[in-house]
Amino acid sequence: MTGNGPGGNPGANLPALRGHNAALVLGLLRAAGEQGVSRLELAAATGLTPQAVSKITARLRADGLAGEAGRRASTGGKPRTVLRLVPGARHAIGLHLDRDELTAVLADLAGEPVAVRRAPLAFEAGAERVLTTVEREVAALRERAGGPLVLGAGVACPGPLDHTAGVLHRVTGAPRWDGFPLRDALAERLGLPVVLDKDTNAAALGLAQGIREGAGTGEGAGSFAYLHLGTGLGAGLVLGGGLYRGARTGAGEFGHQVVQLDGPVCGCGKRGCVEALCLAAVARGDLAEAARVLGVGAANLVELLDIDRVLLGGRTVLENPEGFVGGVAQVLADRARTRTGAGAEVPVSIAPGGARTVADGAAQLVLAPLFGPRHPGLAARADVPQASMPDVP
Amino acid sequence: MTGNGPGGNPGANLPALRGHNAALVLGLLRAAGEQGVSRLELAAATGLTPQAVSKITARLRADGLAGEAGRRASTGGKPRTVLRLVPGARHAIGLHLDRDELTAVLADLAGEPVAVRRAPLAFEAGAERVLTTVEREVAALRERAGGPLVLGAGVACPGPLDHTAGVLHRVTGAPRWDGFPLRDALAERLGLPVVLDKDTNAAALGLAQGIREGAGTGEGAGSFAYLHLGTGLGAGLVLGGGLYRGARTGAGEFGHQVVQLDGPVCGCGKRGCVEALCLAAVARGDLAEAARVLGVGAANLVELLDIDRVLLGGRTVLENPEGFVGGVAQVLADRARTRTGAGAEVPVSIAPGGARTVADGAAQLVLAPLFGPRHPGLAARADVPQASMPDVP
DNA sequence: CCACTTAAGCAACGCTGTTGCCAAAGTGCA
DNA sequence: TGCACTTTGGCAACAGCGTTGCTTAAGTGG
Repeated sequence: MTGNGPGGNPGANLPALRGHNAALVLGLLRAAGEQGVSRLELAAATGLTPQAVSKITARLRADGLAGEAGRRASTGGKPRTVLRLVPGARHAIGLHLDRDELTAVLADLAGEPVAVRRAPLAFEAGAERVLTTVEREVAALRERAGGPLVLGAGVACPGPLDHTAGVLHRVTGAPRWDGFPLRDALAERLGLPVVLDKDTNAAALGLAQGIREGAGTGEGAGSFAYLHLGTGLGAGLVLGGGLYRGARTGAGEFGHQVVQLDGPVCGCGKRGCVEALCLAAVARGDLAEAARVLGVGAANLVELLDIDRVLLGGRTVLENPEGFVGGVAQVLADRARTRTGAGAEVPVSIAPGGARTVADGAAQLVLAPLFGPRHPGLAARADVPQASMPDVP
Repeated sequence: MTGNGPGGNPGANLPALRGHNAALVLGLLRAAGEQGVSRLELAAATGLTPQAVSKITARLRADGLAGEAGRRASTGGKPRTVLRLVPGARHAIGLHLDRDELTAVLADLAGEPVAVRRAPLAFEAGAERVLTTVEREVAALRERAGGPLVLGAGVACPGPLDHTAGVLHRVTGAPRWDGFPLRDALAERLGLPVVLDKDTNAAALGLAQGIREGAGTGEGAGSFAYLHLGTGLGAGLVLGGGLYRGARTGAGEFGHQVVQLDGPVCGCGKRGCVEALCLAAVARGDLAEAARVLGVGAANLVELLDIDRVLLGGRTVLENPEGFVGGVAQVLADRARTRTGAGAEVPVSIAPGGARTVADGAAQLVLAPLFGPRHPGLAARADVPQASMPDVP
């Protein structure tokens, strides 16, 4: 807690203003990538004065976070100076604690992994051994990478867990972790700020950054769902450009959506869950049916949340990527034809990054707050219905 | 568009800062209701200095939006002065354009309707007659209520439509409205700013305010779903305290969630939609089954989005409220038992407000931006993981 | 070579919340 | 009744934000 009321929305002062704009500019610099942006383009994108952008970028350059990199072609006057993010200025650690393996990455500001380590892990063996392994791998990572300024470590685990409190709940197959304050324990061991989240959420966060890059700066990056089909079925939701966790980090529990009333019993006790139907189809080798079931679940989600695209991942999917992408896309296309809206196709694809998707995303748990606008409220919303409200006359 | 980049997130300057804090304080004043809040309590809730709160409230008082109202009991020193919102300082108009009826309310800042009018409406008859009727009713409302400062009009219609552009799409049964720029047309006729949204969204927004009141200031009001079962089935989603619309105002399309693979054909062309199953059960008099189907859909939603509560409304529900509330609650309770999380019960209740829910909510389309942190998309923060990032060291 | 155009920075400014201090308005004990 | 103490809330000075007005830098084109 920062000190203000119980979860209350904080008021903003000058430092908050400064931080907001700095993060905004930093985010645009990141989105620009290798290509860079000029000051005037930043001014146009933020709505700030060129002079304000000059001041902000001067501070970022002084901190080593940004640098000048060549100039554009002249359009009749002084050519624009191109600014670029300096990716190596800071780093973050991403940790993926899976059931049998630990993946640890050291990522730069651009999210690119500069060092990766893998180690076997007995997750169900309990805290002490896991913490020791993590500590050793992180130390190796920091040493091998020289000694770059590390901002913190993001940790991705199988759910359920509480992101806000940093506490694990009863992970399936690893009951003894229930209630363990993993975030604080790790923060003490590593001497770094730590952020804990579900593996699917971390993956979605990492993918959000990639997609934002791909699609340009456009429109706050929109919304997508990352569906992960491995030994279970889960989802990570990015809504309106931001990861949606829900109040108790419970959002994205996609596996036990019921898509068949009174269907076969699922391990969770209910009937007709997507996960049960999907995995059963996989088990009997009927991948087409598995993809169709997954597609129906995805279509429900797309329609309910007005989502822009669907990304698939997880071991089971990766064993037959074309089959799943095709099957899910088929269902979505069928439903898009009948939709009342513009009927825009919702693209389906395999989540890039392969086996490292989650670890890369875990690093983003630390990096993401540096970029996008902290203070969601400070920025006048993107809608502004009509000529904006007349300033409380 | 405000002038900055294409949908880009705007930078913040001093006026934005001022507006943010003013809205924040105004929101807390509204939440306090009749009871009022002291300056120091506002300072604690916002994290601002008492002196800053004094300045902000002084401005609000000068604008007539807030006023002093008595004092608290002393705790050994000077007693605190209680501040209250002045509800009558401004007003907003809420319009519910239903298929056969127009409901128009004039609401004060607290959202309380101070005047209500109803008129028959032939929605499918097309724009000209509808606009004329609306203009007449609004004029009557403004005249009868004296001449209070009216901020604008919120308009709630059956979907689908585009909230951002203010344009209707192909409303079922009223094809000739497709593409009509209702917001701008009404804005010109009425000489007021106009905001357009789906009826379910307006209802959810209005209910969000009521719930926020009920639950105290707690936690940004959390999340809930409003399920509307009338001639169709739709939903309004409030996530993280803010109404979630999706990029194309398509969020909340709940009726055509598939809950029975290869179930009976629905009017939309798909099979096994909740709406079809639910309405079919209603038609054959099996209300228990209708409630159960609705409950399964609600449970999917609760689990996927980590929602705090479910509110039911709409004509069909209101004909048998206890039956639906009980049936839905039953399904949710069954599933809560098997849930891995804390298993907190998700309460189910009838949405208060009865037939005026949507019109009241429509007024909130105008009022909501004045209060509390505007929610751009979702930007779900409220986390700030650990000691907050060390300020980009 | 010079007029013109465009980019970027310096200086002064208005306005924000903050800090330091003091007046106002109570309680409680002598 | 009087005085010490506590708490609230405003006044004044201040640091720092983006903005405005203007100047300097760095190109193009005739």
